[in-house]
Amino acid sequence: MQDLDASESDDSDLERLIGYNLKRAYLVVQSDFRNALGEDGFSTRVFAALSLAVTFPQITQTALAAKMGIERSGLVAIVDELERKGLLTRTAVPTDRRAQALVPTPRGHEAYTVALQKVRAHEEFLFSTFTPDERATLLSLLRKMRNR
Amino acid sequence: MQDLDASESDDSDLERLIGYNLKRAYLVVQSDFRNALGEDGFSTRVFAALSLAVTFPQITQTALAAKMGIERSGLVAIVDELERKGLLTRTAVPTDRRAQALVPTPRGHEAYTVALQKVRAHEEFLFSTFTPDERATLLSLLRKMRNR
DNA sequence: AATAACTGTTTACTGACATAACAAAATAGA
DNA sequence: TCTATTTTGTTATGTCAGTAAACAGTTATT
Repeated sequence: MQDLDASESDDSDLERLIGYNLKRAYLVVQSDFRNALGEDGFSTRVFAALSLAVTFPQITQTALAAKMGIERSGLVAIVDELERKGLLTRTAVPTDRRAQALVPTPRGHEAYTVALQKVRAHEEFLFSTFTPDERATLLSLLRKMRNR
Repeated sequence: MQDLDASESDDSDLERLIGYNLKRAYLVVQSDFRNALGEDGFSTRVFAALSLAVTFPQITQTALAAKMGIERSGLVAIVDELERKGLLTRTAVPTDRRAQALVPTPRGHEAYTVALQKVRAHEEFLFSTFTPDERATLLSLLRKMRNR
């Protein structure tokens, strides 16, 4: 029961477009990510936010949104979820009463460590047929794309 | 006014994950695609459907959905749009009265040709800093990912 | 002092899907 | 053949990830 796709090696215009293949590849990763993190796990964007909050403690919401490449308004629900789960807190910034600094709680650090292991295992699984060289090449080409 | 991203070369956990970079790269492509096809242009999925309908004339909706990797129900709106624009027709299949064969109209062929040129120009622009080798490598690595 | 800009937030919207249920039609099994 | 199962296209409903516009409170500019 292979060949779910029926598109294995069809050589259409579409299959020759990088953009289309990128989208399809992204959907594979996205789906496996959810699968790997399980029922009560993080979505990719919540994981990303937690990761950056841990890496850049006291980061402000505006700065975090910029790093993630989303609008500030979109970040609100993400931070709400992390705060509701007790993984970080919005804390006042002494020098700017408008801003909220995001500070991971101890539980947030723990949860992040666990999640990161799962994510790494998921990528390890997903790229198990890739050589280290292939992985590095893919990573650098994707990075290159991101700089417009 | 560069450095919109503020994440140029920050070496966080996140930036080392292929999945995250894939997502960000995908968003860049998606955004430029819309931009390139203009106001009244196709979305990526409608373009994909038209492309496959042109490449595989008389393809059935179920087969097309399978090729695109989406559910049949999701294809309905896409085909509706293409039919409304007069670019293809749902035509009866003599051998199976349940099925609808998708047949591009002459206008559909023209519109596809035009759109394909735009899409190719968009990819050419997007990957203008990539060598032919890099493009081929990226394409084949993405293809490899798609096979689980 | 007045104006402009910025922060986090809410609300409303969009796009791109999935799931479940359905009628009509086709196929398989007894 | 008759029945049961499967398949096709469709609708209705929901979800998820995001944007855009407007807002109050705060800070910066001039």
